[in-house]
Formats: sequence, C-alpha cells, structure tokens
Amino acid sequence: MKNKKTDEKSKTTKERIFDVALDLFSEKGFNAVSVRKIAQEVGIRESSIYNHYKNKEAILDAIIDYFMLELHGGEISEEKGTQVIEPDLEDPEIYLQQGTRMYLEQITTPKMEKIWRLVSIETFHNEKIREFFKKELLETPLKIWEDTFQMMIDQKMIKPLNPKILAQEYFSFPIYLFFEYYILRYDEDFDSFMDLALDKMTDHNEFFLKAIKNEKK
Amino acid sequence: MKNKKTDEKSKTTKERIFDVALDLFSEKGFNAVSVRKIAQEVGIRESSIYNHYKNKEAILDAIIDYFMLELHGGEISEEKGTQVIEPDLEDPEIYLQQGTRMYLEQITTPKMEKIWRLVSIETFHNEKIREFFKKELLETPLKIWEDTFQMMIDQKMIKPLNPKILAQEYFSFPIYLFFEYYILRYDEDFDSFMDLALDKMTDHNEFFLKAIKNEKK
DNA sequence: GTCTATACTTCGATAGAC
DNA sequence: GTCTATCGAAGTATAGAC
Repeated sequence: MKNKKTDEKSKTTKERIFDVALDLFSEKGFNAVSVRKIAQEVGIRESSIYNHYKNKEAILDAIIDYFMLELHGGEISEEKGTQVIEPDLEDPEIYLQQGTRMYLEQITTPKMEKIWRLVSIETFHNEKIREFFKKELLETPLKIWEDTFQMMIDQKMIKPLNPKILAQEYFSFPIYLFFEYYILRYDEDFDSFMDLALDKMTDHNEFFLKAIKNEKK
Repeated sequence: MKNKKTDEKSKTTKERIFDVALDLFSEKGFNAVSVRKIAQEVGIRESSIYNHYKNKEAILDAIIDYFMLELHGGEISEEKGTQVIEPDLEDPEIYLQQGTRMYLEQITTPKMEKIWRLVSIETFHNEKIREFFKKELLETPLKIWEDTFQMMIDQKMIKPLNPKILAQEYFSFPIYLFFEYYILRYDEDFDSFMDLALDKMTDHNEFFLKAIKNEKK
C-alpha cells in the first residue's frame, strides 16, 4: 500500500530535492535561495544536486511543470463543471456561484498553496516596490473612487448602492487592464497598449454606467 | 535660464547616478544591476558611488521617494479633478470619463513610464513565473468565462451582450481579489483571506447578475 | 570627490576520488 | 550517487592616497 509520493522514507533524492526547493522557494523566492541551502536542507552536498538536476533553474522548471500538470490534470475545469449543472436551469446565478467556487477551490487547495505563495513572493519580492504598488495603484485610487461614488449618490446621480462595493467593482477593471497590458505583456509596444486600454475602458464604462445609473422616468 | 534638472552639463554626480540607476533598474530590475555597472555607466569608480549614496538600496529609496512625490505633487488627484466639473451635471458618465482619463494620464506620462517599468520588471522579473501567471490566472480563466457567457446568451439566460466583454467585466474582480489578498497582503493569514474573498465575491456576483440578467416580464 | 586597491562574501558549477 | 576540494565570477563595501 506504499506510495512513492507519500512515503517519506522511500522518497528518492530527486524528490527530496524537489520538495525542499519548493519549500524554500515559496518561503524566500527563487533568487534568495542558494543551491547550497537546498543541499544543506536535503542533507547532501551541493555537488550532488547536479546529479539530479542540470542546474538551479531546472529545479524551478520541474516545479512549474508539476503544478501546470496539477492544475489541468485535476480536471476542475469550467467545461466539466457546467456539465454537472442541469441544462434547463434558467437562473445564471448558479453558474457564477459554481464558477466562483471552482476558481477559489483551485487556487486554495493545500496542494496549490505553495505554488501560489511562490508566485506571490517572486512577484512582489521587493518590499519597497510592493508597498509602492499597493499604495499608489490600489489603496489610493480605491479611496478616491469610493469618495466619488459617495458624492454621486448624495447628488442622486446614481443608485444608492454601497460606495465601497462600487469602487471595487469599478476599479478592479483598470487593475486588470494594468496587469494584462502593462505587466504581463510589457514586451509589447506602448502605443498599441494605450489604444486597446482606452477601448476596453470605454466598454467598461458603458457596462458599468448601465448598471448604476438612475433611471430617468 | 538654466535648470539643474534639465541641463545635462550641470547635473551633479548624484543626479547622474540617480538617472543612470533608474534607467538600469527599469531595464533589468534592481537585483540584476550591480553597483559596478552603475558606476561604469556614470563614468566613475564604484567606490565613488558611496560618496553620494549610503548603499545600493539607498538609490532605490531615492527613486521611489521621487516618484511618490511626483505622483502626489502632480496634483492630478480625483478630488481636484472633479471640482472642475460643473456641479449641477446630472450625468455620471462625465465622472467616469474624467477619472479614466486622469488615471491613464497618471500612469502613462513619459515621466512616469520608467517607474512603472521598474515596478513591472521587479514584479514579473522571472520569465517562467510570469508565463505561468499569465496563462493560469489570466488567459485560461478568461477563455472559460467567455465560453460560459456565450452559452448563457445562447440559452437566453442573460442579455445578449458581448461575451468577451462580459468575461473581462466579471473576471477582473477575482483578479483584483487575488492581488489584494493573496499577493499584496501575503503576510496576513490564509483563513481570513478566504472569508473576506468569499464575501466580496458574493457582493460582486450580486452586482454583476443584476447587470446582465434577463428581465422576467 | 574621485581614485587605486583590496577585503570579504556568496554564488553556481565542475573535477575527480571513493 | 555522494563526497572533498576548488574554481571563477560577481557582488557590496571600505581604507586611504591624491
């Protein structure tokens, strides 16, 4: 009944290197972890690492490959999920709930937690940059929009909804845009980013306005 | 009529170090740039750097301080902006347009471009992590949601809007949540993140549903 | 304020004995 | 497959002459 993956004793050295590296990377980030440290934690010399992985980068590759497979092999895909739902249901709410649940399940299983942590740390590994980002791109604009929506409500320009929720609803979109175009695709050129971003923001404004505007009777 | 900041010839060494460091950091990222390289580019020895800045970190501090000031000193704040608008305007559209314009202006001035690039590179400096992030957290879910909304439209469950736009509108919120709780606040504990995320997602689903659901006449 | 010179550290990676 | 031993490269930072 023994399983290679679960039985600590029967783990190969390669697997132990993998596990230790994942732990350390997800705690300190890739660059902050040395091959020496990994070897020390595993209980071997650093030169022995190179009998199992070509270099440090190859360990990261293996980790990412593993989780890629895990994400897709897990089969918690939306297509599968929606098939479970009765096709004659008319209420779209069930789809959103189902989708939300699956998304959260996917990113929050204990198995996945370390890779997200690794992603997170690799992403905002510099404390100062992170603080800058948090304040200038998230907190300050959100507060400004909250105040703005509060004022709009006071002046009866829009429906009397929760201004904090409105701010999040509205501003999550520019955040998404920022990531999509300016970070995840920062190799592309600047002008086409601006054009597309403006188009998308126009669509967003239109959609959002319809949802919050006071009806003119 | 000469200005310290704009006249290349009269720049102090400290300013030249600042400029060169900003260029290099925004091209390669903080860790990938050595003090040697900065000194070389400025045209002095690395030891001379330490006459102007306590250490490498202090250069980054100066850069971030400068842009923090620039962002707030620039006075492109929403409060100021909205005051320009006629107060008796009833259409909220003008506010969104104004806000959007200012947000985009703020993040896209030539002056700001380097710092955003620096933030970007520091943020997704690891190519493999970036690709993982892009695919698993952005592209794949967006495609799934687009298909889902298309299906909902086909089945007349929701209004016949553009499913791509719907997917973006809907999914930008989870992305925002992911950043707010799992990355920008990854020091906080996991359970409270889940609770808050679920609450916020519930609010989001409610808001979003109201906007897209077919009216039952 | 800039230079030379250098201390000191840490890192990734390799050669070769066992 | 693991070890000892070591290399070469790159990094931050300092001391002291000019």
